[in-house]
Amino acid sequence: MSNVIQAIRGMNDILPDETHCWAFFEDTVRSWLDGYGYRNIRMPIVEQTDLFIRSIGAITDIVEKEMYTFVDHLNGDSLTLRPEGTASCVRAVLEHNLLYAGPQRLYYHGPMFRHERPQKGRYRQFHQVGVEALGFSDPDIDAELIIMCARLWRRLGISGVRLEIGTLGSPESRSVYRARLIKYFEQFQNDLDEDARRRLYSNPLRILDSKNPLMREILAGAPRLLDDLDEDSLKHFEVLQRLLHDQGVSFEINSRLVRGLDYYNRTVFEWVTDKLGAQGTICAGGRYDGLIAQMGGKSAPACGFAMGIERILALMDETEIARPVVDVYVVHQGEQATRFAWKTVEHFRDEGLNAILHCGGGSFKSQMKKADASGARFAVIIGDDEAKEDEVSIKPLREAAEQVRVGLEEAGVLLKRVE
RNA sequence: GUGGCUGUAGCUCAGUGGUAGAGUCCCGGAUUGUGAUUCCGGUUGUCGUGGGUUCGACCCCCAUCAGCCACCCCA
Repeated sequence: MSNVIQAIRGMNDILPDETHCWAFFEDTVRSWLDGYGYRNIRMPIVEQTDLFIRSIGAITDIVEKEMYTFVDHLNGDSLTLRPEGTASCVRAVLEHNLLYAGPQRLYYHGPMFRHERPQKGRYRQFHQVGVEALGFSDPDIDAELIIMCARLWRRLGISGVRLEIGTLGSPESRSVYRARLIKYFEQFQNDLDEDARRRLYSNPLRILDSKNPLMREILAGAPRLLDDLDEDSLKHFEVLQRLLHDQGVSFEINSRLVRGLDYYNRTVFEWVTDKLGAQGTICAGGRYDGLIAQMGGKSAPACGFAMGIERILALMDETEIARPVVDVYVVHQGEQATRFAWKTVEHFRDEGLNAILHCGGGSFKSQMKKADASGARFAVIIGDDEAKEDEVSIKPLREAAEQVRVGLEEAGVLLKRVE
């Protein structure tokens, strides 16, 4: 083993025994998004580093210490493996003037990269499905995005996730609030813990998220953004709540919900579970009305979210997901038999059956073991006896039934799945 | 990035300062054309990697890599 090269830390192989779960998830997600009229967009995995600095924010953890940034030595450009998808998506939309045709409902999926210390549910290469609605200003689209998630959880068979929503207000009310918050915390300079002091002027809203029990009293008395929201943001938030309520989607208001990326305003939300330890957020997003203009486009509102595929699959661990069916495993022995076996197995595939031809020789006994291990419904046995008569023997492997010997055409019919 | 726990056959795990086991899996056999059960036999390994202490270490010490947990942060 010492000589074997290992995968990069925090970057995982997804092995054949688990890929069927990914395929089920991807198929389910695609049809779910089709059902809401969202269209797929695919962006490169690498972008100019500035794209992320400008969109996510220079003082965020992601930009400060988690990006895979490197110099393209062929031309000196600073490039970065994308740590999230929204920035790339907005870039693509602006670059190709997609909003010229009106608002866009878009989605993408694929790997994202963040240089964090790996843990279960948190990897350096992880996968997200991102959904973005660009050009929509009203809370109805916020509600649509949230409500559609609830449907996805049902389709995936996930239970025990709860919804938290909050609002950050407008950039103006947020900065007023920010100032108020700093002023409040400044009174307790000496009681603040190290983290809080560090964040007091850089990101005071984050202090509200502190899990330090010693801070609890100070936090309890802190001013709430909800209390001095601007009127439009308040109304936006109220309409969202009414729409969620109308559709029977229950939620909790979390006034301390703070997203880690700078571009959010107004609505923010998280779907969380307590089954995954510290990595409890499976899906999160919000509104980012200022980002498009900030990226150099004509000002347009937008709202979106991303879900972490690894975390969602971890939640589905107990769910039985069907593996691809192998209908037939063809065993054969003898020169004539082998030639007939090739003809047989290709015929089965013409008939739409999934068929494995035994390769590598060996006794019938060992071939039958492989047939069983393959999970095939039937073994088709071909010896020179059968080949001489253009016939095959069919042995059911998953139920107690007699082995039968029939002609090739009839075999194709017998082996068809009844679904 | 900080702190803690862990690292022995493909997998799940025992083990002792004197150069390693079990179950499972895999391979072969039990009237040489038939799986999954049963029985018999067989291979499993630089005991994560690199140093050090020791007459000698898988077991002690250090470093390093990887995984897990918490923090930080986030999907």
